[in-house]
Amino acid sequence: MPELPEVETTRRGVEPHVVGHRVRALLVHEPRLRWRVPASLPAKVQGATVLAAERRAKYLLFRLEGGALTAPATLLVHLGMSGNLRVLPAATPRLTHDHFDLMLDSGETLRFNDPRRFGSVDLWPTGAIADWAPYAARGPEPWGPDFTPDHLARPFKGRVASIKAMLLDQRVVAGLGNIYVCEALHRAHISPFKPAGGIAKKRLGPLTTAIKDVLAEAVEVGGSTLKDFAAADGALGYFQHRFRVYDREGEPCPTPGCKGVIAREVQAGRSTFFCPVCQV
DNA sequence: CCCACGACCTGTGGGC
DNA sequence: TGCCCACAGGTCGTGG
Repeated sequence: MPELPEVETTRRGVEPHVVGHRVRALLVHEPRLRWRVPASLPAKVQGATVLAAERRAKYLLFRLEGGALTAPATLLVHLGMSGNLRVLPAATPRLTHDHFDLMLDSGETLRFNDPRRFGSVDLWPTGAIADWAPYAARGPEPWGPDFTPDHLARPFKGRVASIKAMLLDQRVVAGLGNIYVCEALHRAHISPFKPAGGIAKKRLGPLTTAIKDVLAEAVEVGGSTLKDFAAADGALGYFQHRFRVYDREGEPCPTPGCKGVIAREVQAGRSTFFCPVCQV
């Protein structure tokens, strides 16, 4: 998936096309996703107006009101590992793995495609959104006021799990995935294998800064360089953003003055890229 | 409670 | 050229 920057890029891309528009229909072509698309969904959102397109962690939240809805509701979309959401003319021919179309009164459609089916879509009452379990369990947004060194220190305290595993835990901080954890730890010169509880407190400031910076820079260039990530308007070619360590095994470490070579190791089943010399 | 690991899916790229 | 295996951005449930 798309980690936070890709989700945010998608949000910014679709927002002007959906906000203020009415839902003409929701067409579900292939309901099998991480969780089966509820059969009741199309009838519920019919005729509703999209008030806002927001993001929380790696979820996209479309605020809906009116139409068949008896109370304001939120359409929650997760892109999983391979999902993408694009705005297209309604008549655009469908492709394999197109799961649903949110048809709008503008003549455009918001189309969800997801080959690996790890994505999801669900509807929940806006007023009770805190009760929606996956949403409630998310940690602070990395750019929000709650994301401080102290907020990392609390969950890290006494933990023997690796710093990498802790940062991938969405309850600790929302939005990081495998790529940006590797990038942030390299910037902060912290070994991904270090037990979270053993990291000196004074290093948490630089770590939070590294996390914010890495994500912000990725959003600036439009959501990194994922091979099959396409912007909401279909524009391709996000290759201007170069990762410093991710997928760079064998290359020289980009840290100024460092003579290390980027290594790859499997950690908890996922590839970790790091510099064995300057990350300690 | 904590932690590691397998499961869920399909597509693709590299090695032979 | 073609086949097969390893691996890919994320959760979530389990079993120790």
